[in-house]
Amino acid sequence: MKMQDKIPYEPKDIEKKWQDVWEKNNLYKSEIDKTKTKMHVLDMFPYPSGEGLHAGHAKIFGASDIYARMKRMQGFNVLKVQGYDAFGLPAEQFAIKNKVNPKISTKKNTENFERQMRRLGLSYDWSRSVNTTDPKFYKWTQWIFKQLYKDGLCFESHEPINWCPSCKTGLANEDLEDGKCERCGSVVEKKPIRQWVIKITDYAEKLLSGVDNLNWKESIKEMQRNWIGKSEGAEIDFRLSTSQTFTVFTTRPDTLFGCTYCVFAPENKLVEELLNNNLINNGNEVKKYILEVKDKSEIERTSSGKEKTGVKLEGVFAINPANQKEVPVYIADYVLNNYGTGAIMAVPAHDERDFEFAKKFDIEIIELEKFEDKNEIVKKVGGKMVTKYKLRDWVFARQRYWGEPFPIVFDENHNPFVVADSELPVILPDVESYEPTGDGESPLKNIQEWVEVNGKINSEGEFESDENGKIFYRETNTMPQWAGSSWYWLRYMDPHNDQEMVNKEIEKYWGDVDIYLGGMEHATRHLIYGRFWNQFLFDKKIISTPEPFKRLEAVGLVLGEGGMKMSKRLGNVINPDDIADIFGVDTLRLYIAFAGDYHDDYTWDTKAIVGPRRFIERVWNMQYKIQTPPSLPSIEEGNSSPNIKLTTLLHQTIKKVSNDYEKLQFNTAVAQMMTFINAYDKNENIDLESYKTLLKLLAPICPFVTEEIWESLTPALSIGEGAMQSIHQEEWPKYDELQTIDKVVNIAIQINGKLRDTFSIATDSPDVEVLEVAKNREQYKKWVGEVEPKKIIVIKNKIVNVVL
RNA sequence: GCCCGGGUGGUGGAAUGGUAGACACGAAGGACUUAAAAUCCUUUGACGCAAGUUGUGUGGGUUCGAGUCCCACCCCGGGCACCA
Repeated sequence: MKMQDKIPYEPKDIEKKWQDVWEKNNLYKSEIDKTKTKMHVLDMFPYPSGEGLHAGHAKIFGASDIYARMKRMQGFNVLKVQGYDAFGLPAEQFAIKNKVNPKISTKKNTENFERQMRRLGLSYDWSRSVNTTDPKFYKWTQWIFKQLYKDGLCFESHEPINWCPSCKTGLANEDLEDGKCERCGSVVEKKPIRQWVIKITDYAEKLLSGVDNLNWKESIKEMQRNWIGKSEGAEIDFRLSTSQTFTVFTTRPDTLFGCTYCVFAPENKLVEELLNNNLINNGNEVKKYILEVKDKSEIERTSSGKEKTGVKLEGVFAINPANQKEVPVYIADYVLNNYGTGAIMAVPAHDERDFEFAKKFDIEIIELEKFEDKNEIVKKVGGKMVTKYKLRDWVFARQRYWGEPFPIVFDENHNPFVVADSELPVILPDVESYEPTGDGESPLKNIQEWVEVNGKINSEGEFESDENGKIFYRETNTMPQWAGSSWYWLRYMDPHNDQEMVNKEIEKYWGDVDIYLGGMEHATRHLIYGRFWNQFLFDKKIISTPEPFKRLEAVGLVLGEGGMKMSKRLGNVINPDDIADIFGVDTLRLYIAFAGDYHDDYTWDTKAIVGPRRFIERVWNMQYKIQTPPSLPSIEEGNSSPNIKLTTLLHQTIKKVSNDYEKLQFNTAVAQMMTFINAYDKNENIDLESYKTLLKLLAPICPFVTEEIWESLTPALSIGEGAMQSIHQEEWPKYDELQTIDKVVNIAIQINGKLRDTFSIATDSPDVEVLEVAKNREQYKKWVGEVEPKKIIVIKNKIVNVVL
């Protein structure tokens, strides 16, 4: 090719062109194909915020896109869909502030997100996209809740929420500052509100044992185990001097003889009973303490570094069932009512927190010389061995507008009934005002024509509408944002099915998620809830695998320039559109891939983007150095031939890039391609096959520019009507292990562990030969001299260490 | 506080217990140019003219050899159940 034929690299034209061509050719549409192995690549779906996509999204979605593109080229049938987790607080608060129906702002935001993601060349099958706020989707969220309900896994309960008495609204923990309302500064109370609770604890054991078989990072598995928090212990009954009994939970029944006091959680029902019956001499002091504790957070209460607080219940003793000894009874905030039994036997000599407490309150400390046999002592005092979990039941209700309505109605006596399938979806109605009612109920409560519904209970015991039936009242709580995100990926498999949440045969083909990418902040809750629903659906034989996510990859944050978390307030949010405008999408994708390990946080640095851009331009310009016909390196040219070195480097590069992509270590894969180019580009001519290999390796990260060059290399094959030959449909390069081995290696000489010299020698030379060469080196003679070494260690292809 | 991560040049970051700093950004010098940009070449952890010394948060330890393993500590990030 002549110089004047060179076309400069113009990302804007290229990127628009290929985005359209790919979409017209349905390049990323997924269909069941039983001749291929399926590969479900899943991103944690975004909440479509008004700010649009930020750099963190580009990092997560980019990672899975690179992975999915490689997998397609490797012959897998990839399912890759994106959806929107669009219920939730920000849309609602926007609605309250601007009096706009969240449907409208959500639609706008969603469209913007999709435009941005298309522009980034993310290879989603958009025909399968879902939105949790779409009645066609939440019909099935409600349906799953119904199955849980019918299985007895849901119950009503009055659970405390943070209540701001002056704003007259419930607050999220996030909205608190030092126990005060972030907005108005009032002291926040705990107010019990009627809620729906799902018995996730019934699945504690399954959730725990399921962790073992997951191909997840050990640290995240450990976080899941700790969240579930299984502990084996005993429940032992104690009698009070006032004749009531209570049960303590202890993991150390063997220390029962060391128990010198007992502690109740301040909220414990028995304390209330004792107070009501005036059995506590210092009742006022106790009441005062209970009030103080009411507004403390759990973190505050259980922090072991903090000074212990509590109040002795004067006039009340507990009797240790092991030795009938009377011990004092306290209430203290370090005992939680929702863990164990809300009461403990305290053994200060053998428990750190009990020890701190006992020291402060001057309670007897009995050091035990021998421990009892756990089972025997429990049997002797009439207790029983039990298993407890830290995992708590799931408060599954919000007193807000923008969430899925429950498929539940009540009769006039507040007896709940689940609605019949024909009633689904229960549509979220439009309201005048999005503010919660002044008594903490959802705004739905005020829509009489929605709440009141005439109907009857059918033979299944389910509610059916009937104009002539009696009045029922709809549940006005809505579901938390967790609901839709606990099963959305299943819907990707069969998104338009209006008969089932997912067809069994279809679900069987796509099966579990092969790789799930998302933020570390979801390592416990989202993943526990998702696993729970999935296990439940498996038990109901609705789906075919018990665990939803075969492999999980936690992707680190992108921090703003200056190393702070990106936030609107700090003004350091990076919008991918802006970067794409200046440098092009391929450069943006390459920059993000190259900036650091995907699993770690990294700091955005706009200045550093020129590096990736320069790299792409070098690749671009290399197409004008292609030599025809290609010259293949010949073996006869020997070890020192630059062609042999390049061939080795080519095979090393295919190997490293393939392995690194598989592990999502894109930064080192890119570094390897840069190394390859640095060596290759020194030559006057480039051989076509090696260049095409490089383009294929780069294609998952830079889909546009590689496609453009590919087209110019193989013009006859491209853009045919409906039958384009895209680089993204090419076969992934293969390498030959033997060809990856360097012919020559560098050996380091260490004298007493210090590096003194290096030399090169044929790979796999025998130790004696290596040593012989080493001994004749100047540096060796200089540092060793005539001294007889104590020991010489030779590590093949690496090092010679001489110990003097 | 508890659980899970992390700490390496001016910067982002590489390193199956075996030559610390790959790759890139930045910087300095040079080539090309009337000039600038772009591009190319050279240098670039620190100290030192050099030989060399020193260096992966801190202090100990194991080892022929430690960024990597062990112990103690300091600092930073994520999670702690109504942000999701």
